[in-house]
Amino acid sequence: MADPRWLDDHQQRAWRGHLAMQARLHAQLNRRLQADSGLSLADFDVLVALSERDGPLRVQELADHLQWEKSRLSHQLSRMERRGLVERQDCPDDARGALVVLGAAGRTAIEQAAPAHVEAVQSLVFDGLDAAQVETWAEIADAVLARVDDRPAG
Amino acid sequence: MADPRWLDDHQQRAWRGHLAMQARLHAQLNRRLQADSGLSLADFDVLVALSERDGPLRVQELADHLQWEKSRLSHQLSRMERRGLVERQDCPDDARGALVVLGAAGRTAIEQAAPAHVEAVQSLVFDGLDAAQVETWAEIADAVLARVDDRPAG
DNA sequence: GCACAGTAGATGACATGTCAACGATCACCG
DNA sequence: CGGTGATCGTTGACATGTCATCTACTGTGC
Repeated sequence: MADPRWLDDHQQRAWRGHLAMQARLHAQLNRRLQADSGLSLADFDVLVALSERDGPLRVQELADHLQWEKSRLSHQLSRMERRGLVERQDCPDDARGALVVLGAAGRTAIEQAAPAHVEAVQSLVFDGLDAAQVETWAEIADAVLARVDDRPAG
Repeated sequence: MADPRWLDDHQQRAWRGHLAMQARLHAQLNRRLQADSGLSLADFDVLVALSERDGPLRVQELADHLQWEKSRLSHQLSRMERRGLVERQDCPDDARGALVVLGAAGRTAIEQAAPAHVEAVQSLVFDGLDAAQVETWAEIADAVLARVDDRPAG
């Protein structure tokens, strides 16, 4: 790396802004969700995915949908299973596999937690943005994602 | 929360995009940095802050600058001290306090790691964006940060 | 049937982040 | 001085995330 292309002022401002925003927003949303419903954002994401399907889901499918590594998901499911949020079942088609379903506590928790979480996202994020900014934001995310996904290993 | 304001399609696209982008970008940058130089992004942030000051820094000042909780920073410094990246010193002005300085290994590591990291940010992020998008991105970050900082507790 | 490479998921070790609580010190005020 | 509350930083317990590794099973080719 002889002569790296340093960030110019505009890029610097956007990048630092992004880093600060994402850190503080994530912390804030996580704290609110935790206080409201005892769920973490990770719990929430898993429960939303299971709610959308509303039925048994292969662990691998869930991992693909969430874009999580399988080991991360396995640990998360173990913690959530301990709390009754999800249940694991044997997979009839493939004895190696496992199915995950929403537990009773999980269904209750997600239904109770979702409205306040969405409201928090609205008030912290979108109430401060106009339509054009929202559109550009989506474009930015797509553009960066295309580049990141383009080189999975580096 | 009787009638939450759900996200419309545009907001949904921007929000999911942001979440996916940030997760994958962070993972990718962290992996590269780790592979290149054995540093994590957290290590990197601390070392950058110490480099900019280039001298002893109070723990509290460092925490303020990074916007980290003091306990997080304390743990991080302990791990980094173990590896020789930073050193802790007693604070002459305030016997409660502590000073942190760049260790020899830390200075070497940051100087070696920074160029490749900046290049990675350029190629993964900014090479895919035009000037207007960068400008809007910075506006978005500022707008959201203003709202998040406005309600520290929720 | 059997060997064997590949896949599904779990696990252990470890790095990271959060929260609550602590000991030490400081600043202020009587 | 001496008490009292605030501040500084650390610590321990625990949740989370990553990596490498493991076991059990699959599917294929022979």
